[in-house]
Amino acid sequence: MEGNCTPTLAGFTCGLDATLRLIAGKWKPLILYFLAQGGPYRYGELRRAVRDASDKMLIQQLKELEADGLVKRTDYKEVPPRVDYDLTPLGRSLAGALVPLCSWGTEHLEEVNRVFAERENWAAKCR
Amino acid sequence: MEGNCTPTLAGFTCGLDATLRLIAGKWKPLILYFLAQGGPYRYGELRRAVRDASDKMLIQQLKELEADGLVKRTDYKEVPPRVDYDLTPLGRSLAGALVPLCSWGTEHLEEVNRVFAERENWAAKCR
DNA sequence: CGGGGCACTTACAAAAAGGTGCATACTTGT
DNA sequence: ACAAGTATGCACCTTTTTGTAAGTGCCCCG
Repeated sequence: MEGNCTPTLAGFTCGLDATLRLIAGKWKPLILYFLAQGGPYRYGELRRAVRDASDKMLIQQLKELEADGLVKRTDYKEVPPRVDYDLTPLGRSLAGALVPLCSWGTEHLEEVNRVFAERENWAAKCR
Repeated sequence: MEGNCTPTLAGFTCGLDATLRLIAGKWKPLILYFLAQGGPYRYGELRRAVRDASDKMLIQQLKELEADGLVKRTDYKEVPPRVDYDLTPLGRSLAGALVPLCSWGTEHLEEVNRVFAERENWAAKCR
């Protein structure tokens, strides 16, 4: 029996599938991971940290993470708006599962760079 | 300077970013993970395992994984075509980093199911 | 008063991802 | 002889995702 991990995987083929669907979204893992390594952050801080994301994207993903119970948003209802974001316990545990991926990336940075260099020149050849 | 993990992260904000760009693609992590838990698999077997993917998608992702050096394809050049796929050492190590995500998913299946149930009814309300 | 920052929001593109269906060339099973 | 299976390739189209640019209301600063 190949693909099955536990009972009652509603619609998922396995736990990995479930997790992936939850964090699908270009910036979500990055947001979770960033939040994991320092208490709550204000919107602007996140904005500057995940620097390639636009406001629209960042907000959208934050909203989804919040709706999914991974992130907690606190609005201080102050006059110049002040809001911050932090992980919920669930989000924190997920972020923990992300750590190996981060380590893998830093450990294999050279290989990864080579891969991307090749993608580039493959793309270049097509023109 | 907030987001940095090591030196020389070419274009990435951190190792996680690098890893994510490598495995971006709806089926890639699943393919890697599946290959990781049993020797090489023939195309047809993968096809049946990752059951929601179409031929087109599966092939596309396999090619990318191969080009990126994560998967090794062996074509036996036989008459009814016979081909199989296996992980390279690099791919195998990446698959290892995926394990915690899978475990997280199975351990928090209930929460995840609840999340998806809510997404459903949110979607329903919009109509 | 003008400019800038805050935390968003909205309308509108553009791009990426995914799906469908048909075709190949050959073999084995019925 | 005909259907089915094998591992893809290709064209076309729809859906989903991501990005861009501008705008909002309010305040503080010089």
